[in-house]
Amino acid sequence: MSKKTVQTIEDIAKLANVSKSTVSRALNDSPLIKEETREQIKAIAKENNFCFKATARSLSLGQSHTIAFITHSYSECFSMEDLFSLEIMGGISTGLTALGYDFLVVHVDPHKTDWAHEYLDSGKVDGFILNTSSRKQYHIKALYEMEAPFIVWGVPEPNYCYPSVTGDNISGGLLATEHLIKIGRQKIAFIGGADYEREVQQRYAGYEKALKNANREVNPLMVTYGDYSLASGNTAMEQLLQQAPDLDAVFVNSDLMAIGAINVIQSKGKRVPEDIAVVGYDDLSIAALNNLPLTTIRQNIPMAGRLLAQNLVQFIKSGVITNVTMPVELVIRKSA
Amino acid sequence: MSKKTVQTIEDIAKLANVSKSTVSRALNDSPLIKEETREQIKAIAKENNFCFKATARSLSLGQSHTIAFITHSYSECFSMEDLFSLEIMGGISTGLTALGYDFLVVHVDPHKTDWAHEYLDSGKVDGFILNTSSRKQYHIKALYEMEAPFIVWGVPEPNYCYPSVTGDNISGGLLATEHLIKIGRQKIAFIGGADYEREVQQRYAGYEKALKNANREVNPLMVTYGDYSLASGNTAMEQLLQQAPDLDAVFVNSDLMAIGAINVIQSKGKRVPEDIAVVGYDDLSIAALNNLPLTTIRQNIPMAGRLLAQNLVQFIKSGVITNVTMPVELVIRKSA
DNA sequence: CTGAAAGCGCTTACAG
DNA sequence: CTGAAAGCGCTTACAG
Repeated sequence: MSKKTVQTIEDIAKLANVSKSTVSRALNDSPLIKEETREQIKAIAKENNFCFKATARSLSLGQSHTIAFITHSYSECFSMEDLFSLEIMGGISTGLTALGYDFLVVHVDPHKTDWAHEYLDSGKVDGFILNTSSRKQYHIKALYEMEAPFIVWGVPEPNYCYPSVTGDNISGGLLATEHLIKIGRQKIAFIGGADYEREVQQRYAGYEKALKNANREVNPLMVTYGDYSLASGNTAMEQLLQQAPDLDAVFVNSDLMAIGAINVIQSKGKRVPEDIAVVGYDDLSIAALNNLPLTTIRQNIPMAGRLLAQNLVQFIKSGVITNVTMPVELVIRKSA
Repeated sequence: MSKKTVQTIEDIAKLANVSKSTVSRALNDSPLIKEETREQIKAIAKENNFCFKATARSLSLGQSHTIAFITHSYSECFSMEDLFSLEIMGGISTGLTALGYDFLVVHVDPHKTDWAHEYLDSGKVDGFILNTSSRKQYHIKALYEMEAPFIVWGVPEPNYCYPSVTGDNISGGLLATEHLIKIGRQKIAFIGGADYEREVQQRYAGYEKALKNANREVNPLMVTYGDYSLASGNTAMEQLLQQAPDLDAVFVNSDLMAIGAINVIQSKGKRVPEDIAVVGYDDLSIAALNNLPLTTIRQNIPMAGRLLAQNLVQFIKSGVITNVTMPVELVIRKSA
């Protein structure tokens, strides 16, 4: 804390020759205060670089104006596997700042939920943003039961009602697969995220639909699942190559898995896209920067972040529950 | 906030038939309280899932127990270019959590410093962690003048005294260059971060020393600078290839620039490492996962993050200023 | 060892 | 339109 002499509302009350009630009201733009006095008080505050004590304000108002972003890293530490989280954090931070909220990042043990009580009951935060996580359903249920304000990135669970933001996964699956069909591929495989995730089921539905539309059938040997990580892309691709050595395309549910898949394909002496075309998902920054730039389904991640911020704050303030589905788009680069 | 009936210290005071002073002391492990009463009170607190209101506590104690991580993204949003920030955030978060501090991420306009007053005077945070940034010197000076508690990742400015954590950049430059010499390279180029950065000057000093030790001279045409970003690695490598077409190795000051450099080299039809060997810096997660796994200088980023957290908190609590230089190590993979 | 009371710096219902 | 006062939930010097 700097050694300024005017630190509190009371200090500036003295300077302005009014009560601190009046200062509080003026600085908070209360319509009760006469325009003139308000301007005068604001001028004094500005001149002295005055700044409310957030902590006193929070105590009095019963809200912290801060939101927690709940995350647990894939490995022990943050790494490239968390690039999606990083990118969405950028959007969330932007959105929150614009609304006057602060952005707390909370690393949790995914198998617990006591962090929710801790952060909410202590008044440290007003709500939570749930990101992609293998334990998302578990977290959602816990937060829902305790009536904690939260919003989630992902398709909402049926029979629950809470705010959410998600991409249009069906269209994503459709666009990716249609593109592969359009460029003449005959044997199109699918590498999903975890098969119990609704997002993944929807992308699969899009994949299936595109094939149906082209009068084709899904070959179960060409369908496999990972967990979005690069390593799981390796594994899945190896499995696929074993089960269906003649495949000539694969639609992969994340850019990271796509990069893993490409590495495996190339290590087997096959070429991308000539022998096997690969379409990723997300359009993380790495997709364009990759050695072989990825054709992928773009999710507008910065906007997703901003919407998560805005809609959670709206929910906290007004109780309005918003579920948004964002459009996705096909970005054609080199891998397909 | 859940609808529990016991929310405050006063609630549990009633249950325990003591005053709230006693409850406060017991829960804070004051030696004043009799063991027996303390245990009893703690039991009741636990049973009722009690949790201090952080906001009241902060107001009373005059400290927030939260630290701000100051960041500004390279582009408008977070992207792969911020991978270093992401990885160090993991360590910081871990360190802070262990100390009972919260982790606020603050995106700032790098050309301003008013965020410092805002966050400090409002009591939102107790201190700042300054990450790599093109405006770091400017930020440091501003924080230093206002006597704000902060710690920085990087070599401390001369004539200032504040806590810091940095890697051993001289050894880094030395190890990288010695390795390139050892594998028989004759014309070893250098791609630095910004040339006004002390880190970069030290890495250059290591580079120069290794060459001197081998009885070689630095060729100024083989030295160029970027800003750590992938794109700047492209540019720098192109320049180098123009100025010194016969170079057979390059020591690059970041993994991201190294990846850019490799892309350029390969696009010119040359091979890595056969024609040109490339050593990166940092050992970000992408170094190992890259299509062509990077030989690089590892900085222990998770530990750096933890030390930043610990030493800043120590400084806040006790005024002790710690400057640590962390060892680096050469990691040999495929690119050199 | 324990309690009553003042204080941290705001907000806001209640008077005027 | 403005002020005095109570209250938000803690901590801690002061008494006992």
